[in-house]
Amino acid sequence: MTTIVRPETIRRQNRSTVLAALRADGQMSRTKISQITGLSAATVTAITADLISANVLISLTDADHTPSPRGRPRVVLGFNPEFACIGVIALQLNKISVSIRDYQGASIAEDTTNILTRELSGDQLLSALSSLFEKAMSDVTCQPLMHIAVGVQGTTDVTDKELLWSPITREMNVPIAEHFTKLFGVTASAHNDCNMIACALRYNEPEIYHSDFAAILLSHGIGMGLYQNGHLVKGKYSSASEFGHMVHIPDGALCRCGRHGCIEAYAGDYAIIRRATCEDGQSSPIDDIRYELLDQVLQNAGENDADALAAYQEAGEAIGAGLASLYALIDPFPVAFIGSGTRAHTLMDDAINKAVGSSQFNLPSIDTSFRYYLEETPLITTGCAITALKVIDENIRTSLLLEKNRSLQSVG
Amino acid sequence: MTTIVRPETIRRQNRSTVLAALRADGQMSRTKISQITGLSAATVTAITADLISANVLISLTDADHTPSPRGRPRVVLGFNPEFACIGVIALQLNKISVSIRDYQGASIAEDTTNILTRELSGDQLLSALSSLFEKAMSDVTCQPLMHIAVGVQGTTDVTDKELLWSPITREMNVPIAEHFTKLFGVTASAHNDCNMIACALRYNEPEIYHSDFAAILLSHGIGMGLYQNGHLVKGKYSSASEFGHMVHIPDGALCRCGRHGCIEAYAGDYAIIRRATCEDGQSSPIDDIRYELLDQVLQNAGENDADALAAYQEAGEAIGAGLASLYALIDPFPVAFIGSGTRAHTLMDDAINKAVGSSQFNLPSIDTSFRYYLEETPLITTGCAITALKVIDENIRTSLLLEKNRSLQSVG
DNA sequence: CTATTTATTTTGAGGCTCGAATTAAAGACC
DNA sequence: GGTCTTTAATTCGAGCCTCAAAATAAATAG
Repeated sequence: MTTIVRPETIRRQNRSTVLAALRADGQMSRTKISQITGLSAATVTAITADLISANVLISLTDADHTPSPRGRPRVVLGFNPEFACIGVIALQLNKISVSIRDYQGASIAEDTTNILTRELSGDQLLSALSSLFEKAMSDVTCQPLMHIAVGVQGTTDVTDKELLWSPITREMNVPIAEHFTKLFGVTASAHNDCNMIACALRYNEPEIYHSDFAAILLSHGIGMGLYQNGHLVKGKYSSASEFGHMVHIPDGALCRCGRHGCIEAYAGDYAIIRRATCEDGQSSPIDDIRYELLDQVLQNAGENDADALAAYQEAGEAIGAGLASLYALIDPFPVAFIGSGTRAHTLMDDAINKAVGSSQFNLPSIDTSFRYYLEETPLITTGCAITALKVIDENIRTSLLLEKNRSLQSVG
Repeated sequence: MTTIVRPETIRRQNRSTVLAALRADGQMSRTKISQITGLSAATVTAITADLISANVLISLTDADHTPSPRGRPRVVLGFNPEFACIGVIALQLNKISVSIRDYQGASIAEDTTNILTRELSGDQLLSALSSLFEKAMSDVTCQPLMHIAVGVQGTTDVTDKELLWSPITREMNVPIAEHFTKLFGVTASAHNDCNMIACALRYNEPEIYHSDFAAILLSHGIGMGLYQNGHLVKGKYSSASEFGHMVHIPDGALCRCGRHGCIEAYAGDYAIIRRATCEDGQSSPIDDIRYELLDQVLQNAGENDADALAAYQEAGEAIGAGLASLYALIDPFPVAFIGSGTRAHTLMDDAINKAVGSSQFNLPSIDTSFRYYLEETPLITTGCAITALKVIDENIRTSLLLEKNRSLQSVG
């Protein structure tokens, strides 16, 4: 059954529309908000007045002056940077990055540390996260902290609270959100890193990545963030969209997850090293990142070493076959490849393209382009920031009504 | 940007909620509608009054009398069977089934014919469809025809208008909806048969098949209808969710689609026959259904014939690997297998279960049960009927406002 | 025949958006 | 400098919609 609609639901929904429009562009005049959302000028005035009196939005005086040579100058509205700040944490294998941002999304404080994450217990890992975070927060005084978003390699639960499984730790079911909520008294959330990358790409380049696309992370493991129909694909129970664990070769090479024949068991860094060094596909995957080995494989491939080339070819075939299956399921879409694995993309492109093959139909103008992004960490951080800001925007949507009533009471 | 909401949008939305609630149960008192939807009694009165004056709903006097021993008896409302009728067509290989239903969904007229569909041109196929349909319609006089829904093996476009590709005809891009709209002056739609099966299962057994499940058709080809998050999964361009054409064995057996290694090339009827008769996996798939051959294979398997058993085992492995990949993408879900292929399910179950393997996580209470349904045609027909009725319900949602204004004008 | 019970309908208050009219705040022009 | 023009934003009244509370309807119980 669909949710029913009440008169006050209208305002909530339209407030949300206004905030989303602003979040996409950063700042806008009331008139432009009206044009973009389709709401009447009168309604935009009412909604923005609410938001301004709640300190969410402010008039930006330092706006551009060129556009309209005559008439009353437009007043550009934007998010009040002092309304809130958010915490953003990227948790990767042996590396933790923290960033504090204001409500406009600008960075206030940052810090990064290297630590052997797989050596830590779940509690130790959480402590490491929160102490680095606390250190960064010590620089911040003026804005109240409102949300903490953690992007992490691995699978989180569908409610974005818990790390169910991750290659960066031996521990399962690490209660990330609960830990931060207890410690700092604000809501927190844990997200799959690739989902955050996809979110960031959509924010940075909406003209390319909008309703249907995938972000595939090529690093020690293989991850994917998938947008379908304008929405991030999550599972019923977990963050899911585990592209790397789709079956490539039944009973094939041993995967880090313990099963056999996963795409990752051919395309992950460890798999490429394993294949290039002629190890048996059934030998145990190495847990730690061995950049020097991978660099060696890449260099060998450049010198036409047969095993190194075969390793990349087989990796490409695995990725290509996985994409072909996905294309069968939900039609072709553009793909962004992210991470250190993209350094070798020219060695895999042919195999990927061959495996993807041609679609059954001659549909017009399907974008199946591939693009490459070397650095994943800034994308994870941006994605977490956008996600955290939207959590706050969402809270404003539902709660502002109460604030308004309260102020009315105090006035009346 | 999300769509904005206006006051009249509320009524539309809530009207839709009421119609959906009624469509699920068939009939209900106003009080029960209020309970189920959460709308107040006053609002339900207003909305149902609109719908009754528009002849969409009627009071059903013949309702059950037991429930409330005292008090004013409830008035049960239901769809007015004479408000409209719909056309439903199931188009399968060499078989066309037509059914006319009233607005309650009850069958008024039916007909079925066998015809060699692959021998027909696109135009001939359309003529065959519409002449059988016209014959069935000749029995109907009292209700106006409002929509025709066609369920068809193959891929349709995402707007449900056109048959892009189908195993039942050599023609591509057959404009089914356009043909019927021209001929009968009503809207029409074309849907993938497995999507209709999934829709029917969801209608018939909502307690099992609700937000996340799949219907997999095992017949000459392998198709799937997939619900995720309560919505039917479609592609960006096509009806998609082509489970049968996910890659099972890269460069493997030849598929009907011309590519190699698809799941269907191992699990479709033709593939099972091919394997059981020891033909090369690269030999051309047979186009027509050969029941006698398939019966023979099934019988041989029962007598422990090694090739027949291997054929079913490999089919099970293909289906299982596909499911494992899907489970990696969107978490495990219950599956309904439909069609003649289910006769052999005991021969495939072990292989399917082994290939699916165990999930990475110990998530509580995930329903991954398999259920079997031999007959697909009644499910396709039911699904089309529900779909067509919902098209009408949707039209009512958006258009009733106009009617009301008109009557107000004539009154005032 | 009256009291009780349950189902609907009616009524009035309050929220929301919108179009039209109004006010605000510039530059253009003489 | 004082109007005219232009564009932005606000105010106001009309029209929808939902809801809670009160009123009405239609049975059974006693």
